[in-house]
Amino acid sequence: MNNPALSEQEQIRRNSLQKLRELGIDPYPAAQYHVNITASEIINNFNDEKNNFQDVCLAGRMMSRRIMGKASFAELQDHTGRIQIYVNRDELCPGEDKTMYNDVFKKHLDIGDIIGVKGFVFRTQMGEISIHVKEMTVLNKSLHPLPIVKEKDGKTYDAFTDPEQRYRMRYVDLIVNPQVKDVFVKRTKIINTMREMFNGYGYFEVETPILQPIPGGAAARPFITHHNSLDIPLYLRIANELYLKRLIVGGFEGVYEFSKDFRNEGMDRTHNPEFTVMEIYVAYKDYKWMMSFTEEICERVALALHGTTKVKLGNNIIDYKTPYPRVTMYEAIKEHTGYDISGKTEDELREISDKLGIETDPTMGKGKLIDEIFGEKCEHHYIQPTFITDYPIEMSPLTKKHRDNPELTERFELMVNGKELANAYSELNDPIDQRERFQEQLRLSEKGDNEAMFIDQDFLRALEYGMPPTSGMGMGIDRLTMFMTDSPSIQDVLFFPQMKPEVKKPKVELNEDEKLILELLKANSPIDLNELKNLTGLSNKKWDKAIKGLTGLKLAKVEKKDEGLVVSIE
RNA sequence: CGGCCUGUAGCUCAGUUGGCAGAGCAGCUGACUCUUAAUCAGCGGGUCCAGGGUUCGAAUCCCUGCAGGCCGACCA
Repeated sequence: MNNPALSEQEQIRRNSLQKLRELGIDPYPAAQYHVNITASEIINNFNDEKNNFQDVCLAGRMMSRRIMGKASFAELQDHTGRIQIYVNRDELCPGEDKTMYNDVFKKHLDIGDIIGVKGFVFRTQMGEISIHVKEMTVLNKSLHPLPIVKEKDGKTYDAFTDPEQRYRMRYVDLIVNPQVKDVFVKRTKIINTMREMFNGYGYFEVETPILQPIPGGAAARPFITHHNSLDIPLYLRIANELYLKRLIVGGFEGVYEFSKDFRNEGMDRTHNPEFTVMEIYVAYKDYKWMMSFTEEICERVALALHGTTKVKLGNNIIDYKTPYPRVTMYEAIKEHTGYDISGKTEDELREISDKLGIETDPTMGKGKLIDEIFGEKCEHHYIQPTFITDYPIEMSPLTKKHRDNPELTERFELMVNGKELANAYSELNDPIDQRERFQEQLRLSEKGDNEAMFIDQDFLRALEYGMPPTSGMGMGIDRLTMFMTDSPSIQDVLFFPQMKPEVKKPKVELNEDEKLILELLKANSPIDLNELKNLTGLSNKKWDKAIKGLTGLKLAKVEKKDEGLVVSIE
């Protein structure tokens, strides 16, 4: 039953599994286990006077165990938290047969196993609320040892911290690092809060295609795939915008979607190839209305999560209390660079960029230059929630022209902690203008801008049927979650962040050197060690590696005898 | 893509000028009927990321590769 691929501890657990079976205990029972309480319900509501919870049944994973002869303590962790259990030999086994305690509990169960207990709640002499166990059921035998994280006086010992292992084995991370679960609970709460708010407004949650023939709605490099029976390329969506606007054309007044989008670009602390975005489109509204709506989302989410609008983020406290300042992009650039860029030509903007020490290249148009100046010199200043409004027309091909200035568009981005959190427009609904803007994108593309948008003819046709004045907004849910949970990395708010493939360790196999030695050994066993070494003609290092490999696999044996070191086949 | 750092027991980490591979927790054996990082006694556990080189001898020095982290570049 020995398997050399298993560690000692894994082997011991498999042996325990076998022992349980021999005792007639199914380590993986099929029957439902009827739980009537959770750990947190007991911890929060146990009352010494009332002496309540006298008949509880709880299941969970054993996270620690302290055995003291005939009595033991252990901690069970369920989905709500941890509670201590007290296991007394003669209570668990009232008769003569003490197997359940002496063998099953003490010997064949391990930290990480899932068990169910029945008993009553009491408070120990040390003051800890605990379950006095009368009956115990094995629900799952764990074969892989869990990292043991211990805590005392708020200090954590032996924490499971290696980021790679945490992300690759999130299940382990979730088991041993309870604060991780909290982030994901908050993530879901964020989405639920938003969904409730939108539904309260009467807006309609929809689903639109992930596989798209033309990836539109944003400037980004897409993933490409292929549909076999249609024999056409399809792209994974980079945004939902164009489909949601088609639905506004179709007559919905407000539509929203929480969607996975995909961008075939770099991965880092803030970017994952697949990420979650909420996009919402509301008819008969403009971007000013959308600013108020966006503020309301942020404030509601902060309150739902923290009970306050003030949220810690790194070294800052972000206050999501409405209203947020509204600053035009030109004002922002003027404030942080001293340059007034209104009415400037492309050449003048390039000159300003040079003076500001910003690198430019000839493919950059006016919009891109302004974007670059803002990104380099302004963006990071906006720590508290701030709306940056009125973006240049060149960088906003889906946005309606500004009602007061045709060089600008009715667009805002919500900046928090120096980063973009949301992006919104008064949506462009003039089909002729839209076609010209797409064609401008095409020109940029020919000039070398590989982010410029494709032309979606069907979307243009939809606009020609007529879309009411509409405001739309997109918000990065991963980023919002990072902000709201004080997580420095996107990997901390995704259950399964994208990782490089795990490399399988090569199987234990004889290499050429080892095979050579074995052949020689078969012909001359036993043989003097130095003689064998000379026969192989291997370097010292290679010899050493190979012979150690063989002895490690118990294929050869080195013995010290009177005449010197002797090698033989084992 | 570039710079810096890391890779040693199931987990967290030491490892001196190159000289038998270490600790705590976890595990195993035993003691212990209210402990809580339980305690006490004893024991086992390693492809030192991989490959190559220098050397009598490498976890340690050199080269190459792999994986990861941080920072930057590119990129929303």
